[in-house]
Amino acid sequence: MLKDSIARTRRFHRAVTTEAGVLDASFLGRGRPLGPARVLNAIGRGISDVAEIRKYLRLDSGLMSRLLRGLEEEGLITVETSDSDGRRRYAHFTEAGYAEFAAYEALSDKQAADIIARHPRPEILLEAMDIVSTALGFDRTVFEEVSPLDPRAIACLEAYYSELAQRLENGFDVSLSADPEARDMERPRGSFFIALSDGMPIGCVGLKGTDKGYAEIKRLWVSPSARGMGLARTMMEKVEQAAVPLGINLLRLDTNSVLHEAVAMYQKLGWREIERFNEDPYPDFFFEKRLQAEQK
Amino acid sequence: MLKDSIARTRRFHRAVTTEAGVLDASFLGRGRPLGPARVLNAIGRGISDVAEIRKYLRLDSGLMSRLLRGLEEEGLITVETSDSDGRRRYAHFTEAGYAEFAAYEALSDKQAADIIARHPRPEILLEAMDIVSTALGFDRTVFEEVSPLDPRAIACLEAYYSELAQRLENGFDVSLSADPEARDMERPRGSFFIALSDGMPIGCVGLKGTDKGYAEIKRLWVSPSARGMGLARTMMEKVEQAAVPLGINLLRLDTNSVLHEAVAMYQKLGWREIERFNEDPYPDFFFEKRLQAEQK
DNA sequence: GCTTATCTCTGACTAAAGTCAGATGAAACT
DNA sequence: AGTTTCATCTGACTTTAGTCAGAGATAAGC
Repeated sequence: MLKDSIARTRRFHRAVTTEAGVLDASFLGRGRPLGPARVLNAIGRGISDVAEIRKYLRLDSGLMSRLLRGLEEEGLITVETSDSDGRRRYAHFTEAGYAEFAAYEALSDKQAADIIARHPRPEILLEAMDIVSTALGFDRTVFEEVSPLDPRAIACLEAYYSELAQRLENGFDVSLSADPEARDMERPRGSFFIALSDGMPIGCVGLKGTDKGYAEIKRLWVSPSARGMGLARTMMEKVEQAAVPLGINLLRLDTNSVLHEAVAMYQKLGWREIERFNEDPYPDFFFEKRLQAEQK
Repeated sequence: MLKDSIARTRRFHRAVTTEAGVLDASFLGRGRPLGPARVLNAIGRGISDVAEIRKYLRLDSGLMSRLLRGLEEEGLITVETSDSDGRRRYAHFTEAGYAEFAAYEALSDKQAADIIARHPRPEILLEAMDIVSTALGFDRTVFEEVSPLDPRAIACLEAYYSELAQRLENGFDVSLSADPEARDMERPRGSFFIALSDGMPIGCVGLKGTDKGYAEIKRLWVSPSARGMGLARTMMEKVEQAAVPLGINLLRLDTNSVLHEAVAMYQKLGWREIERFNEDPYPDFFFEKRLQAEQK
């Protein structure tokens, strides 16, 4: 079993590094050496602080300096000294720089599109790639507190709704459920978190403030590609921690018994089953948890 | 949708190329530059013809020559001229070379094991990596005619049996079914094919000769990670083509209606439903196909 | 105000990778 | 036999990547 998993992983590595030849093509496809192409890419990704670029690309300061000079001479970037700190410098695209970066982006996009186009059933492949990306970058998962109206939050919520619609016996229609007002899930009344893996939203959870002496956990969702990695647990901890400074010391949530994994997790995390506390048609399982000031 | 699939694919690329830094570590982990390490690896993978190595690694002849000299001086390889063609040369490991290659292998294995170990549910990740590897290397899928007793054939057959056991209502027990004798699926009576993707068996199919005026297609199986790519169809064509030179012009097969995809495919490929022609307890659906000498 | 730390830049390197034009010897073709 | 083609090898390059020491300017700490 272990032997087999090593062979499979190494086969995967061979597959993606063979394919990485194609990836290199997108970096080298414009007749520029790898070094300057990488710097251009870093700037295009929004990193303009030279020290940051250097750290991101792990480049020596001397090499970095020369690469910047080269790009400047090509007329692709301008480098200027920071106002607040005369030692630091910032790189920005010129018009030509933007165009050049866009050309690299187009190459990368084309290459990605080609891979997808070759596959007779792209959805299978995309799902698998998501699982791999999320797994490989899992320690780099970032949590961000955002408004529930943030487009990335909305993407999560839509996935959540459509999944509920599939799993609940009677389907799911948001308008019939008590859709929390956005402002109930924003400071100071509540809070809303998304989990991002390399920029892609892979999970969300909301803390909905009420005037009834408790707050509710709502909209806990983890992308299928990220399941089984304990993300839901982390998000629950995150949101419980966020509740304390808001002066909340009692949490409630409702769920449906169809969602076994969720029910099992709540119990494991110290939630206590209680009586129905709302008239929402979808949930049939209700939980409560008292928060100590000293949360871990 | 298309837009999204590009973003997801590019995220995947970033994830694996970040991870490829780790991969490089296995190539560079023994204090040898990338060039010679790659050559050593190519030889270890069984490529000894110098021209082949050169093609595989896309190296200039001059550079190649120097890399070989370097490895020779290190005492890791010997290079000798071919007996049959005095221009060609072949590289082989010395004792020390084998040991050095094994050390690289150990590094790669360790790295693969680390990736798996980090994941809380490796089977999910492995399955996803298989799908990606198979998809990326699909045009390099190789078909090989082997004995059904070949270990790779047996691996396929075992997967096939365990899947039948899961999908058939009454389970599946090979001993109750008419398990074809190996020699019925070997030349000259029949034939057996496996599909290999980068060395990993991802599908099989058998042609079982009988003395009843027809041959049977048996054991058609495609790995879950390779489904949806039309591999079953290719394998059917393969085995039908193989039947003609064996003097077979009538093919039969049995299957179970639970396996909808298979049934649909047989119909699409011109198979005609017929009456039950055996007493096997598992199948409930029977097909026949007449072969023309002029198969496409 | 002095010292120390930080950031960038320059010059002088080295190592590695890759290119190119023959030279050499062997096979294949006519 | 003579010509062409082929695979490898050698020498003489260039380009790219990376390293290191120190200079110059600025910021932060005491």
